[in-house]
Amino acid sequence: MPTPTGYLTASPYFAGIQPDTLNSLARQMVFRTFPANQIIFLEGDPCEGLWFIQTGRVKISKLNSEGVEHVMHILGEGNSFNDIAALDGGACPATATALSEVAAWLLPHDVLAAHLLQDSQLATNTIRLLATRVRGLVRQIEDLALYSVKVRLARFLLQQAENPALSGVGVTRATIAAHLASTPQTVSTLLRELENDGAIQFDRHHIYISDAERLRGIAAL
Amino acid sequence: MPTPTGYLTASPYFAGIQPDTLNSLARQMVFRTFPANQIIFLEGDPCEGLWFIQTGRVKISKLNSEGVEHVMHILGEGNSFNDIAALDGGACPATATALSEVAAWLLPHDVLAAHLLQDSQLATNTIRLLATRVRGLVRQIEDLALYSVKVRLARFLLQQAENPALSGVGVTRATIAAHLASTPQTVSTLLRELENDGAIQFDRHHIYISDAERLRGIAAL
DNA sequence: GAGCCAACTTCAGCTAGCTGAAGTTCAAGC
DNA sequence: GCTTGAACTTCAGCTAGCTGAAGTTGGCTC
Repeated sequence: MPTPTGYLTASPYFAGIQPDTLNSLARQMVFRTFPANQIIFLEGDPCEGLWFIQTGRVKISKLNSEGVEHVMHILGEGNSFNDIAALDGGACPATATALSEVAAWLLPHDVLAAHLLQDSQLATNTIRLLATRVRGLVRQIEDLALYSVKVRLARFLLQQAENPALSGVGVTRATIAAHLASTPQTVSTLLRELENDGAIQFDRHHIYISDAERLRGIAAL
Repeated sequence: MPTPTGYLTASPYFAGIQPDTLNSLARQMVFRTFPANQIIFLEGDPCEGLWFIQTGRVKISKLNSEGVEHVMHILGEGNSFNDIAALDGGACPATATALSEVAAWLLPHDVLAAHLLQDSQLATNTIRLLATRVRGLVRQIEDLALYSVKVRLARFLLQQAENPALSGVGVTRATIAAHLASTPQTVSTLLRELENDGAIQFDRHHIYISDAERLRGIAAL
């Protein structure tokens, strides 16, 4: 059985943490795997703890009362999720689904809570990470409230170029659409437009940014 | 010159904090007033610190590249703002504007940072508050991505009933519209619709919820 | 109490983007 | 190499909600 120590040291949550604290955390973590398309937890479920992805891709999403889905985050190797519920002990704020086969480590809520009280470095890291999370969410709200689907798509493609988790297995047009609060048809049409604008080239499997500067212009960045 | 100690003890940031810590913080805070419509800080400004509202109403908003505004929060007496910049020391993530005459206390960033390292109770409070903030932002994203303007308006009215800061001076149709990512005209039309639905009654100055259950039904809650 | 102005309301016309349908492509299994 | 099905593309038609314009209201100032 592997230990998660390596993955922990790589996570910003545990930067600068004492090795013995890290070992104590690692010993109490639980390893789990999920097949593609399996739900890891549902919105409203009681919180198990903080998850760290070892391999695979996970989407965090919400459904409205009619079953329409909005994808809040697409995560990959090394990312963590469910931090909010893990930190406040409340219900999971969204649903997590495996987009591909997933291997992940769970840090149970009570273990995290106990260490947070004792380790001021861990608390500081957590505050810094939450601040980053808030900035990211504010950016998402800004996008939804103030920019068209075309601009949001351009911004997504620019993010994709920097974050490999945002493309690959399971990230279909439908997933992108659900992330942009749009539809697969509209994403298809707008990709064609961006191609005609000379910003990108694409086929069924890959999207290449052919003119990043132009794409950034369209993205209003 | 008044001291802010009373306002501090009332803020969830400082629940359970030792009185001498509180006094040390209070002594280093700065009192300022702003006339109605004055900008307190702009998005991108370097961070001064954490603000606590003593009296008055403040809006936190973002502008897109064409000058269209989205109101992220409307805050009143006892609320704090600019926590993210105050905690990570980065630039202000949004613009703060006084909607009415405002009296507020500023806790400078470096003072907060120093106390955070020393006081684990303060760090714990901060983490809990940030978790609440994240839940609120996730809810806003859900609203924007998954529900119509009418549903968002109904939800806003239900929040307004519980939070006095969301109504009163400076909270015009235009402000509500900018909070819902819509327009004053549409808000006007939809208020009329909600009235015809029998959920509310309104005039130029007040909105009364006449059937909360029905309004909750429309709000999909 | 007259006049002004910002906020509000209503309406006609327009458009971004959704819906549903039909056709295409391609990877995987047999 | 044939079949199947999921993902993708394209298009015609529709609608929620925006835009601009015109008219109303009511609190302030003098």
